[in-house]
Amino acid sequence: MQLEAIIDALKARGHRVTQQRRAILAEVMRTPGHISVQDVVKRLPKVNASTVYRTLDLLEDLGVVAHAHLEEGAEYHRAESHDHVHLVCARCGRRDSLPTGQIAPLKELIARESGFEPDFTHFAVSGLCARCRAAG
Amino acid sequence: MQLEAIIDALKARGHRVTQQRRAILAEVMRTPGHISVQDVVKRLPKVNASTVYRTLDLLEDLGVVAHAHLEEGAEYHRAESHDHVHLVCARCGRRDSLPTGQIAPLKELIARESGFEPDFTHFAVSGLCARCRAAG
DNA sequence: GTGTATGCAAAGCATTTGCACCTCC
DNA sequence: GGAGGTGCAAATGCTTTGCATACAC
Repeated sequence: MQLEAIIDALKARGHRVTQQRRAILAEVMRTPGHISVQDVVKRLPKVNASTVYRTLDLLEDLGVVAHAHLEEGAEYHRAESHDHVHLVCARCGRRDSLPTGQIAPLKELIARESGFEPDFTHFAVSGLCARCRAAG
Repeated sequence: MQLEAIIDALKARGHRVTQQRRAILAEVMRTPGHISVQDVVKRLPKVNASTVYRTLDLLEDLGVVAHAHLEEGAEYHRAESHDHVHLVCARCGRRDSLPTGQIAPLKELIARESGFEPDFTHFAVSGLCARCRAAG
């Protein structure tokens, strides 16, 4: 969804489009990866922290942004860039990502076998990166 | 590892075996699933919270317990019961588990495609449980 | 104008830390 | 007896909340 479309959606639902909401929204949308609440607070010193919390909650309710759980806690991202699995190295902390397309067949297999339809994007996946694996 | 073996391991590394450590250890070991720090604090009212934090850190360093990330935050479990994936329904919150064996093919696929060796036990896996999926 | 959103300050929690005292070895 | 562990209280940091004010519509 484009920024203007989101703003229209806000209006359509009776929400107001304030400078703070524009700023927070723009910040999340321009971030390629993930951004924590505290990151937003730091990048927008003029916006109060409680406004950041309230706005991200609102945007998540609207389906515009989503959060994922990484080792350090929750981080937000554009809802539409929700199509990759986050890999975090347990040893060195290196982060990598994997398009969900590459594991789609297995997702379906798991759904068929267990009845549970997994979404591997909401929680990160821990493990060992290639480098640490090679290092033993 | 059995309780007595763990106590020996503590002693072997020069750590002391106190009543508090015995109590905290017993609490985690007797818990079939996961237990949060706050759960331990509530179940052992005579042990100070800071001792619980310090002891769980120590036991994790020793490899006796491990923590996993669920929607609500970190939870501890016996290190040896580390062989199942935690499934959490994003809609109803229902928890289920899956032996790691059932997703071994996924682990291998990811390792092959990305070089990253995933451990699906450290973070939960979100998704839709069979019931919520049926409900649409 | 009016009702929603924001800022501010305070409260609420979980977690960490410093230090005096205790206790396990 | 002495190092290591614990309890306590305070500090820290993140998040939430209540309320008066500001401002989008």
